[in-house]
Amino acid sequence: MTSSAPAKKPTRIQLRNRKRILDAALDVFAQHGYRGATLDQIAAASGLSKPNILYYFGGKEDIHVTLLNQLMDAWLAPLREVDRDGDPLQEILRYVHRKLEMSREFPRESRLFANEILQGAPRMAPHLNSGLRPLVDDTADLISEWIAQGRLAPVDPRHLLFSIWATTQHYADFEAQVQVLMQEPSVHDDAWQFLETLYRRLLTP
Amino acid sequence: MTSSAPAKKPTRIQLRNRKRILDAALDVFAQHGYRGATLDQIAAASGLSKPNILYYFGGKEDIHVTLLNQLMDAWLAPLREVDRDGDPLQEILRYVHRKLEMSREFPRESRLFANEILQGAPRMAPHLNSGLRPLVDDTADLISEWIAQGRLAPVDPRHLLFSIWATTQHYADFEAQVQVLMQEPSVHDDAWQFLETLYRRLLTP
DNA sequence: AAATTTCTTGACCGGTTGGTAAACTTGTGG
DNA sequence: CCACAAGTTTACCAACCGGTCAAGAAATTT
Repeated sequence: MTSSAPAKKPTRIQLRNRKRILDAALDVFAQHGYRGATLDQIAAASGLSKPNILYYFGGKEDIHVTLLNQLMDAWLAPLREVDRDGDPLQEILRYVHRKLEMSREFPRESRLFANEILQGAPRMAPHLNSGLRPLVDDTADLISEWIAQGRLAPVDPRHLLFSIWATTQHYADFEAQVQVLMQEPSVHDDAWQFLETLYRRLLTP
Repeated sequence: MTSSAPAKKPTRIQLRNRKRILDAALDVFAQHGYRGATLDQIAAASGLSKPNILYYFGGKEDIHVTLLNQLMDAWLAPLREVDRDGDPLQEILRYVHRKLEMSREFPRESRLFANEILQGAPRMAPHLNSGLRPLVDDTADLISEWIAQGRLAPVDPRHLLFSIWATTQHYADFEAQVQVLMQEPSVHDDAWQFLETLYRRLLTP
């Protein structure tokens, strides 16, 4: 029983404070990584005292894995929504677009994920195996079918997915670098235009 | 005078030990990030005692910035070698290839860099501004010229560079994820084939 | 309003971390 | 071989960190 909830029925205060803590922790973990984050920072950011945080969560790691669990669902959702019966090129472009939008709307989540993977996914390996892998396998099969049907240009499906993740998440994970090199406020719009061209040219049969 | 060298002439022992320390620190920083790394870990990995490490470096941060400085040069070298007088498409494909090879040969450096940028480049912002930015500006101009001459398909030069960095470094930075999804040992070969197709299709006028 | 559960906090603890002081050992030049 | 510098180590410290505890403040129930 490592998980988070006091099992019974969460009161309004519990709901509010747990949400506060997770939001503050997302800030801190995304910015400093797991080891770089401290409970004091999370306490300060959430406006609660440190012992009070430990009243709602079993410990630092418990907060972290709770965030990671929540993240995994949201992260995989766009991939689940790829429609087998839709137009292949449109479906993939839509997936790219959604991933890019998530990179803009949820940069903290993207960086939390990047931090975890960078350090070898020590607290996420099971999730990757049980959640991500089968979904990627299915999607790769689907893309292979589309290619076999001549509806997409032949490319390695897995490397295609890697490139989509890399190019879209880059704008969140490497934001510090992007901002040094691009002062324009239209970064994401330009990025979408670029990525649409990129994948349209790659995948048009 | 924050830097690293005892100014005069480094003895053989100094050279050897400083190299040992930096190599061990690269391991540790790349794996755990700046705050996650400890001097004791670096000491153990380098075979030296902790005070002895502090005899050669001013402190943890000094080791880190020394690594970052060394890294910046090596990291920018492939971009400097893009030849204005070469064939545009070949030059860019060669750049992609070199970056991908660096991702395979120097994954620690890639992850060290990724960690630093992820956390907002707190110890590297000056380097990005003074080293990276002018080089990227020049390269973006060059690519724009090539496009204006009709020798490359029209794309945003900066987003092109972002995508190259993202897709190539992804194989080092997200290796833990890649390995979950690809068991084949030919990951990098397949990646090169994919990326060559990707950028050839994108950039062929 | 009394009783009971839920929530919050200040004080504290053991372990870790970056860094220091000083003594000791090793290398080196005359 | 001696003197002096260069290199190394043992012991230590103050600050920090994750986490505990017991007691008090708020809600909630009866």
